[in-house]
Amino acid sequence: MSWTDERVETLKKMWGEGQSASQIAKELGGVTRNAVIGKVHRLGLSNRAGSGGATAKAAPKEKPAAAAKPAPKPTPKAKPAPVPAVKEEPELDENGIPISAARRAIIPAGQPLPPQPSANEISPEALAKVNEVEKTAKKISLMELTEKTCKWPVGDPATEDFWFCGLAVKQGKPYCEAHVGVAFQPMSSRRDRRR
DNA sequence: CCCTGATTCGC
DNA sequence: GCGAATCAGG
Repeated sequence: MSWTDERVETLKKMWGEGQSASQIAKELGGVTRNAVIGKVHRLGLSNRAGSGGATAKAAPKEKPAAAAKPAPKPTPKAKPAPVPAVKEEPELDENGIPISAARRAIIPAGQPLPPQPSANEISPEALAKVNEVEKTAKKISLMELTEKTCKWPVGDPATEDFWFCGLAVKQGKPYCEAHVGVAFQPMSSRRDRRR
């Protein structure tokens, strides 16, 4: 399979939508996630939303002792201020493609908020886990929610004693592992390996 | 162990 | 340019 115009287009679209490389690869077919990532890099669209602190860390390790590479590792860090102010950069693509970096507004202001586990019939095990998690939760605010933070609300939104879990989400889920467990019970354990 | 993206390097 | 292998992190 080669990177036809169409396939590249799909790649760009999905990547822009925040789809994972593996998902894109699966969609396109005939390529692996590595191929997708490689292409993404070659296209020059590495980072998605320039929000501070996604998964964009690189630690160049010199494993092969072939040639010495004086390649400097500029680690761009723009966070000297203790004030966690979110910067909104327009950020246009050099190719003229306006990156609609408004992916961060994932909060579907509506209903998708999960019900609080009150006296439901959830695995006592899962409940215990959630209880545990809520003690170690990051307790982030609404504005701090990202695609990668658990969006499980805790407490009463009408009071100050309200926050979101904020831990790292499981996979494509909106919640962390623990909360995923209590969020949706009924789910045929999908087991599909595609590789 | 599952996943994610990042980088390297032979092709 | 391509992507498997590898690496690094959650």
